[in-house]
Amino acid sequence: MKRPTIADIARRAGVSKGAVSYALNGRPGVSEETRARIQAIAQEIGWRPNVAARLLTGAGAGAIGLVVCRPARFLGVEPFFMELISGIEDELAARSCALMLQVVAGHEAEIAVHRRWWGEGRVDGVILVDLHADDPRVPVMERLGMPAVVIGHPSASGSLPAVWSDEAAAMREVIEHLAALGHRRVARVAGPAALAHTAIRDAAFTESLAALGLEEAAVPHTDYTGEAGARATRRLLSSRARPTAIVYDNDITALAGLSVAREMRLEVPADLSIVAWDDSPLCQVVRPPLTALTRDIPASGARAAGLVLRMAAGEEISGVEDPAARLRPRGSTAPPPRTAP
Amino acid sequence: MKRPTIADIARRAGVSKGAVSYALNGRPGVSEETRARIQAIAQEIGWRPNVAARLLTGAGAGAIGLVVCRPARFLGVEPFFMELISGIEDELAARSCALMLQVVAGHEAEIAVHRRWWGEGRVDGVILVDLHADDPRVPVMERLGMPAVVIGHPSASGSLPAVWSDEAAAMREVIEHLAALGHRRVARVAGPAALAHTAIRDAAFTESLAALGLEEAAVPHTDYTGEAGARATRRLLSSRARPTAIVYDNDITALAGLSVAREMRLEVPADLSIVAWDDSPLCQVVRPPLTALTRDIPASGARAAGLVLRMAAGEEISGVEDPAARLRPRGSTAPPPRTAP
DNA sequence: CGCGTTCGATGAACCGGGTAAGCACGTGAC
DNA sequence: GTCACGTGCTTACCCGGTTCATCGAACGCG
Repeated sequence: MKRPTIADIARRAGVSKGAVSYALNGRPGVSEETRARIQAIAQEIGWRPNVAARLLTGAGAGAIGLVVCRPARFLGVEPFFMELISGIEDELAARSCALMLQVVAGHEAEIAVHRRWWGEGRVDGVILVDLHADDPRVPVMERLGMPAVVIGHPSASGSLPAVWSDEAAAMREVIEHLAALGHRRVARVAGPAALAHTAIRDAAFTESLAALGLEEAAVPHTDYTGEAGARATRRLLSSRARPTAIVYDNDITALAGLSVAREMRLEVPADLSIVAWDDSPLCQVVRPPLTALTRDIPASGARAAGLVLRMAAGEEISGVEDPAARLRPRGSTAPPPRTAP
Repeated sequence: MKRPTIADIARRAGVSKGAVSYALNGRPGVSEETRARIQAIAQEIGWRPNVAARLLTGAGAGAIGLVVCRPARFLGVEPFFMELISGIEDELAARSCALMLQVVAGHEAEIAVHRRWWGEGRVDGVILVDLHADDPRVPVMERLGMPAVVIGHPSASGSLPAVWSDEAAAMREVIEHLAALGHRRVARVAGPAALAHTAIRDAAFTESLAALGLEEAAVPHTDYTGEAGARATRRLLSSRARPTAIVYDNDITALAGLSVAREMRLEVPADLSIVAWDDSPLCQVVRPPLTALTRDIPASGARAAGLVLRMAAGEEISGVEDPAARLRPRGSTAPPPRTAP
């Protein structure tokens, strides 16, 4: 049950190991006839190059890494990651590259994983997600000289190339949509304040409100969970100056918000409009279907994976801007009630 | 920026490579003093054993594989996989083992991936999920002599060890719950018919109905998507003999069913009771919260990962039965309407 | 015919660790 | 004084694939 090696092939073909290597790698140095014979034997005995041996001689690891740093129980409901992963896979599969995945609890643990992977030669590079302001991972990557691509805004990625989309523009589109419907009091239920893109959206939200002359509004931050989203929504809807529209940072908090509205006997969209940031099948399955910001997450993942590989190959890489998320209006947004509360 | 090797350590410590190897692996052959000195140097220059070199000498790959074979766009909304993965990680992280993940489109592609991984020595073993009846992957694993653990019922796993739970018992619990509430016409919206566990649930469903003297009911199969779940629900609720309760095979179809009921002006749970198979934050975030079958998916993943590692170490392994899923009654189940439709 | 060139193939070194065998030295017993 | 035995370390080779220097044979050409 031992795996066949090139030595086995060489013996059967009556040539040297070197000749087999040349033949199987399509390099000159053997006659076409010998090459064909060797390839036939390799095929027959089911030979595969041993990655370890290949890696030892200086080739890449043939794998890139992704460390996900959110608590496990929040991960499941976030379609984002699975979509991202499937996009990365698409790109990697084409080059028969592998993805190493690890779920950790915090930044220190994540950095330890990167150090280990890089030190052990397990990965050729990594993709970083969920960047914080002054993210400690960035300088570590820079110091290690480890190929790394950030999915997130370049303002937080230091010298690392970033794959990003214009979140401020997307936010503007949302607020303009709501303003056009007649809303004047718009609130926002945000993600964790520590995330760089939360801060960007926060700023864009405030600016957009000001630009359109809407009222300033509270922006409670959550940990992206349904419970937190429900709590934030309940508080917003109980306040004296109740908003007529709420923009959520992800689909699960938006869903929770929808439920809370129903609990409080508010009709969506008649009494309250709801917008979810990431679109997903969830948004379409509930009633009313949620107006959401759609973006092609798998495409971003694929792009990032491609960049990492090119970076690992020694190319000089600069970031890529993806198209901004686009608003997909559905049943959860409508003009505010006549008698504003 | 080159990674340090034991040769570097040996040079700095003024000893041979062999001594360094002994010292760092805690094997006898060096004095405690030398060992301490060598370990200090290794620590200082940030040495890590190169996996490739280690692998070459016959050690394991230090990684196990998981191939997921569902279309990417359905994956995101299935909390199941992320929970499973995080459970696997828990077990692997303790042994600083890695997880290789690949998403593929079909069984042939999956088998090709396993062949490649095994042939290249990339993984020590794999975990198989979503078994079909007469699954083609099982004989391949057996033939390759590749350590593999199945998450699913042993009836489909051939000679491979399985991590499974008693789905029939869980189904009985659901039906008994509904029967106790007074339901007589219970339907079921199932997953793909090809999956082994769908067949098991189908059979258990029919048997449980018969055992409790309930009416026979239709069991439409879906691909686990919200759209399919909505379609199936719409048909069930439009039929002459409308069911007063529906059991769904996953949370996303259950959610879709809830929305359809609302569309058709049926109150949940007053007019229709709903049970979801897998519990997830989704079930708790909607109104009414969904009665669901809870099981500890991360624990199953961890158990499977542990078995694979022990199998890879040469141990003789037999399967493990997890506790059956338990019913968690919430607001979506209640007695049927007095005037049964 | 002799010489240089090209082709096809070989042998050996190399990558970074692991490990069996061997060797020098010190200790203790007789 | 010698022999046996540990201890502590070195030497050398292994793993499987890549690569470079080399080499013999065939070939072309003057």
